[in-house]
Amino acid sequence: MKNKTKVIFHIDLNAFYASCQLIEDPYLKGKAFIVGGSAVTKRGVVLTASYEARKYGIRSGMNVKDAFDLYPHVLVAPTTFDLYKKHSKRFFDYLKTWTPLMMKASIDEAYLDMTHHDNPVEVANIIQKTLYEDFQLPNSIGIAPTLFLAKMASDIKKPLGITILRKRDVVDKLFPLPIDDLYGLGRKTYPKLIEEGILTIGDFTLKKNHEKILNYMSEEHYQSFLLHLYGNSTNIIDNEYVKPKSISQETTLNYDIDIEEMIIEFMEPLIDDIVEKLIKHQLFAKTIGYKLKTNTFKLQTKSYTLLKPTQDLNEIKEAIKDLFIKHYDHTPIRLIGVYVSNLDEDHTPFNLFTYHLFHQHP
DNA sequence: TCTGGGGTCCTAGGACCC
DNA sequence: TCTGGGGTCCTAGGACCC
Repeated sequence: MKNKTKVIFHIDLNAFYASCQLIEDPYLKGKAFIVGGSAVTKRGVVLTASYEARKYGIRSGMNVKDAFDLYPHVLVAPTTFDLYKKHSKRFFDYLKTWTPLMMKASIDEAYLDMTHHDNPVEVANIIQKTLYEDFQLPNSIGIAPTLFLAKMASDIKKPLGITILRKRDVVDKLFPLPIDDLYGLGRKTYPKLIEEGILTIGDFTLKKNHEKILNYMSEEHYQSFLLHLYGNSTNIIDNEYVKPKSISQETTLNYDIDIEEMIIEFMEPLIDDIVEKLIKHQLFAKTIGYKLKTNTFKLQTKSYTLLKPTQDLNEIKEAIKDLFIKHYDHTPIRLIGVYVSNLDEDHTPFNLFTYHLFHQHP
């Protein structure tokens, strides 16, 4: 029996933070503005740029100062994460009215399994129009047989595009794209491939380039890219709630510090937030750790695995403090982060006592 | 180009067990 | 007593994503 080809949507909200700020403040309509950083100090990075700002070459990830150099009149909207979370929730709630087979990919992206709808293209049009007109959230939609291809498809026409990508379209529609458009290939690897003359996704698949590519990634990694590209990757969407695998909080300081007690003080509220989230998700952490970014941008991570998972604030604070005091060498620090991983729903320790409770012999 | 915050996944080496 | 292979867990770090 042949498996029915799946119909997967990838829905991406365009310039999402900017869209949210526009809803709050209609004055920004039609203006070149950015979200992120500060207009006063011109420090920090651009999180999102409005489409008008993009016309001047302003892009997310750019320094705020560079954005001002490109267009001195650019406006700076505040960063209000609670607002983005609110609109994100409305977005996901709306998508769930179409199918329970919805998966969050990030704050502003989702995958939907629409295999069982009679006319997916018509549905895509309705979803796009509703999100744009009723929710004021411009978006682009990719429709394909797998998650990977749907993701690649939604990127082809932005904003407000709908792109259908069948397996048989891959060579025509994906192969001519520049190599850095390949999802999963980042800023460390693609410049090396370009140096080798591998300029497009099509070049990446050529047999004659295989050996060269293996200098920059493993054979398994390469094969998994090919599997994805030819539409042969798996595509399972079970439900919308995905348990986090790790929780972290970090903060960049206003100035570098090298005083042990001060660093510990900065860690405290971060740990408070993490424990709050653990409780919200009903999770218990087995591994705890911290991350430091030094004044020279070097990262240091230390972690410790507890004997049994915990949700207890004081236990986590003590463990992180001990770990930190044991390792810290008084290098000046610009960023402090704390994280928990190895998360577990069940905190019952496995020991001989519980073992005997459940395995009693006559 | 003076550079945020939240995640996921992968790898490599060492400890430890059978 | 020495050797070794396979499996799992832990730690540190790195690539990548939005």
